[in-house]
Amino acid sequence: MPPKRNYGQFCSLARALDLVGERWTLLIVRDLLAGPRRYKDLMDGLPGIGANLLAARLKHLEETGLVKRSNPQFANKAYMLTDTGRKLEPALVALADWGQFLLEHPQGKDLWLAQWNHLALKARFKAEKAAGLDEIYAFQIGDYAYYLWVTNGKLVTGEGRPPKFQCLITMEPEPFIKVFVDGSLELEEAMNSGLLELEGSQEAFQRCLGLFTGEGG
Amino acid sequence: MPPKRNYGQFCSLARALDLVGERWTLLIVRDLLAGPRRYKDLMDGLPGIGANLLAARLKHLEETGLVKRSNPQFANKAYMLTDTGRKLEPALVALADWGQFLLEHPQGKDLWLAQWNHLALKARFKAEKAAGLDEIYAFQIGDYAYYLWVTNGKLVTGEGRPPKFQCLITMEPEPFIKVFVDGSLELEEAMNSGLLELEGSQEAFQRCLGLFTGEGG
DNA sequence: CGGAATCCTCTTCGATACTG
DNA sequence: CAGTATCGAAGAGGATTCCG
Repeated sequence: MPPKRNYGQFCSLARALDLVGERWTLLIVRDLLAGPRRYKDLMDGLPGIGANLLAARLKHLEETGLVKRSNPQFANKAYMLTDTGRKLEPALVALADWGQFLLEHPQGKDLWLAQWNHLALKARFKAEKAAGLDEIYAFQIGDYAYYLWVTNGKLVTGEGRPPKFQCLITMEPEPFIKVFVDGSLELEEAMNSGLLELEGSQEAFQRCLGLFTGEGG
Repeated sequence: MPPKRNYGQFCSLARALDLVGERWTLLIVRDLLAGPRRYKDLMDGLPGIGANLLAARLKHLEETGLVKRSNPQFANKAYMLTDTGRKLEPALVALADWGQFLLEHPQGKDLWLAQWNHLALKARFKAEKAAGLDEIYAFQIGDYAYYLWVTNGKLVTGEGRPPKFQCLITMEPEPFIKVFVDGSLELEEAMNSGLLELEGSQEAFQRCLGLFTGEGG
């Protein structure tokens, strides 16, 4: 094994990039921030990575203590972040926040996964609008379920269906993208045509929308 | 010119990394956050980059609107960040903050430049301790002068000697590293032995130190 | 079938040499 | 000083194969 390439600078940014600055690495962390993932799950969300590279990255992340394998007692073995790895979230949110202006409207043929909303929504979350709120908003986008829990002016997100919620939004990915991502479909229209199914409190849904810049999600 | 490699994902983090995720790019941005820099300055602060790569990165950053060349009317032509580029600062600070645990004490033979303090100090700044303060702390580390301006609970940094200041710390890089970076020399001892020269208010200097985690800088 | 190791080709990097 | 040119070395990407 060749001596890993590094910047040789006594600077915490350079050190951080020595660890997670290689191609794909931060995207792997992004996907693991949404929850534990198996090798195959990661492959599916990272088209083009190549099996060897993903394996190498995971091994490196494991060796450096950012990723661990879930306890075999649980269902399928999977990769998940350690506490150290999870602490990267603010940095990823900051980068995602910066990168929002690069999301041009015509989506082209890029991949889009509902699980990326965890990061995208944290980047767009307006904490000052959440004061005093304590609500849970559930989403079902295609077969991917997640929820937003707003409490203490903070946004916590999770996967799956929460035990209780103020409202539940059910949509297929295509209309979701059109309404909340590229804005090519009006929210009103989606609701009228049944592409957006809302269960629970209409007012909670409106409050949810208000927590993010333009629209919500 | 081959079509630039990109992740092909509709995700603002992936888009951000398409732009600034390549090797060296964020370190170039870091150095430009401290102030305008000429080609040579950047080369000196990025040992190992190779002239062609630096040229390629700068060209790319210029094309994508993160970097511009300073107006020729000023002294030497230099590279500097655009507004878009400067907005990367919070993301770099967040990454640098995360990376602090990687700064082991024995510094080895890594490069260290005083200008990296701009980022390092922003990463370590404790905003809650700055409430009500409005002070300027000047530093002269070797031949590099910079200052910290704490106002409105925020930390603003700049290069050069500020027109006024509450205190001025003068040190050579080696003792500075020992005292403030790797902790191998006690602050008291440095002051007593004249390695740290303090001009102005001793109390202001103590307040300055209090604004950062362990020690100050 | 999920999780990799292997092979091979292509691109990028890094170091040095060279030019305006 | 500010880059361009060149070339060997390292890394990335894709397919295939192996292992459990």
